[in-house]
Amino acid sequence: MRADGEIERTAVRSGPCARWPAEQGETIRQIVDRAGDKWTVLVIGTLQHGPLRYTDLQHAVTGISQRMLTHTLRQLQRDGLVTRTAYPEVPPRVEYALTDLGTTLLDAVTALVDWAGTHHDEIQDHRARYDSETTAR
Amino acid sequence: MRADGEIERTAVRSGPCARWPAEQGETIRQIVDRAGDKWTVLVIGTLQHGPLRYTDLQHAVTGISQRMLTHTLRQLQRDGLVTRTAYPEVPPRVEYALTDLGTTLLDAVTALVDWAGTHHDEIQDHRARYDSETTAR
DNA sequence: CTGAATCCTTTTCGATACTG
DNA sequence: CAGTATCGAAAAGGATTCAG
Repeated sequence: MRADGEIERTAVRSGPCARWPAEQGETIRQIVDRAGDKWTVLVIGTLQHGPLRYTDLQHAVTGISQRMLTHTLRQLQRDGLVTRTAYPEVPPRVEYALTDLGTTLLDAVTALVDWAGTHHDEIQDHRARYDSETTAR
Repeated sequence: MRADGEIERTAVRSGPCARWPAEQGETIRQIVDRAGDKWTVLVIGTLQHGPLRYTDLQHAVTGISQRMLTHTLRQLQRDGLVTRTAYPEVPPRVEYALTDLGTTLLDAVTALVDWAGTHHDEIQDHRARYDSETTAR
């Protein structure tokens, strides 16, 4: 391989992985990151059953803070994954719903969750063995 | 943090998404988080072409630090997604390779990356519109 | 070469308080 | 009801140094 005493320090910021996502690299990474985000997954997972209003979402997604719910919804809205509909009523009412695009993302994410569920035991087993090998002895 | 000693545990049973993470919840979330992790995705993506040694990985995954490469590899190894093979040679040589389990995860993640690639333009469009609507002020 | 350990900066996120 | 604004704790992550 490299026997020529020359070290390529280039390391240009051509993107973390030149041979994989390649093309639109940066944006792809952002999207994948978002798809793997805890709150994103839980929010769109909750919305799959139909539109919900802000407070209902907050109650359904146990443990989420107002700050994170708002932030997550803004991101999803910006990417066109959910819609925000405000009704000009006396007690304010705002409903969030998955878009078609959001639904397709949900499918992909669900596949990942299913994978996790399928191999849950196997992974737990590996972890237990790894931990016992490194901790004990 | 809370002095009242009551910390919300993932008691999802009462929410509308009872059919989702629910059961093994905690572990599932960890696994999905890992699958969405930037470095995890890049590392297993790089390993799909075959085993690589530490330094080669570091060069292939442009921008990763030693600290993160080591950390990521340990996690993957612990979960049984990659194997670590050390050869007792004078210049130490260590090779990392995807396991069968790791390959199946790669498939799921690749699906996600493909989704991102497919809808890249659409998302960019949504973002641009959203940003212009909020910037206009 | 393959890491482990340390330091230190950046980012993330929960808690809290306030508004239309 | 549906948020926004701010603060501090905590985690993530990069750079650097040392070791087997």
